[in-house]
Amino acid sequence: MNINISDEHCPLRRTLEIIGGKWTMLIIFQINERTIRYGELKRCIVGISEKMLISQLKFLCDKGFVHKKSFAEIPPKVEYTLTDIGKELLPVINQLIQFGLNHKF
Amino acid sequence: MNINISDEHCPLRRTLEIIGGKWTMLIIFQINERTIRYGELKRCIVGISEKMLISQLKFLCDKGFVHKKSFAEIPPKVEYTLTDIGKELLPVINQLIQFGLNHKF
DNA sequence: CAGCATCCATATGGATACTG
DNA sequence: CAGTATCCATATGGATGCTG
Repeated sequence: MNINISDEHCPLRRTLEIIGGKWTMLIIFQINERTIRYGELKRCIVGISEKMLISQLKFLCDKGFVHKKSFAEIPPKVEYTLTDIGKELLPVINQLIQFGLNHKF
Repeated sequence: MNINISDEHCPLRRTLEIIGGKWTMLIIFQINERTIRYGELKRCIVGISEKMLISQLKFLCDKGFVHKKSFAEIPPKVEYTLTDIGKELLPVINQLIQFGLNHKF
């Protein structure tokens, strides 16, 4: 593979910008194939602050990896799902997990 | 795959700590299968500062992904190579590149 | 040549209180 | 319930100068 690392917009750097974040991959992996509400998501990802969860979700929505559906109800209800592109990240994440399982670093 | 995201030391979080950095994967990919000197490495990875390159190399050596060989010469000469574990990251990186190539996000 | 030390700007991210 | 807003601590990272 002949990739020019110098280029700030090379595919590797662009992908790393997505997966590099501390939380994005955890969020994607947690949503996975299901539909999940904001509150449950927050409970699942122990350690994340509200600010981070919201901002990362917004980031992922903007990038087209996550789809957000709001219901006009009181109390509010918001559901998150992965888009088709988002789902394509799942095998990548699984490879990362596999690597982590194989090595004690 | 049944991974507990809550655990700070789950395989996914651990792997993300490695690849999450802005530079680590670029360095690994740049070293690749060859032996490369510090200076050339620095020239290859446009945009990285000396401080970052040194600290990230140290990090990767500590983690066992990179091997460093210093020569007792004047002027100094230091060669970096990937360890076997480090080389196992190459397919992961290639998948990241592939993902970047496939999607315009 | 390789790499350390220092200073400093900015980014990241946590805690808390508040709102529709 | 699902966010926003604000304040603040720390981490990240760049520039520069120096050294064996």
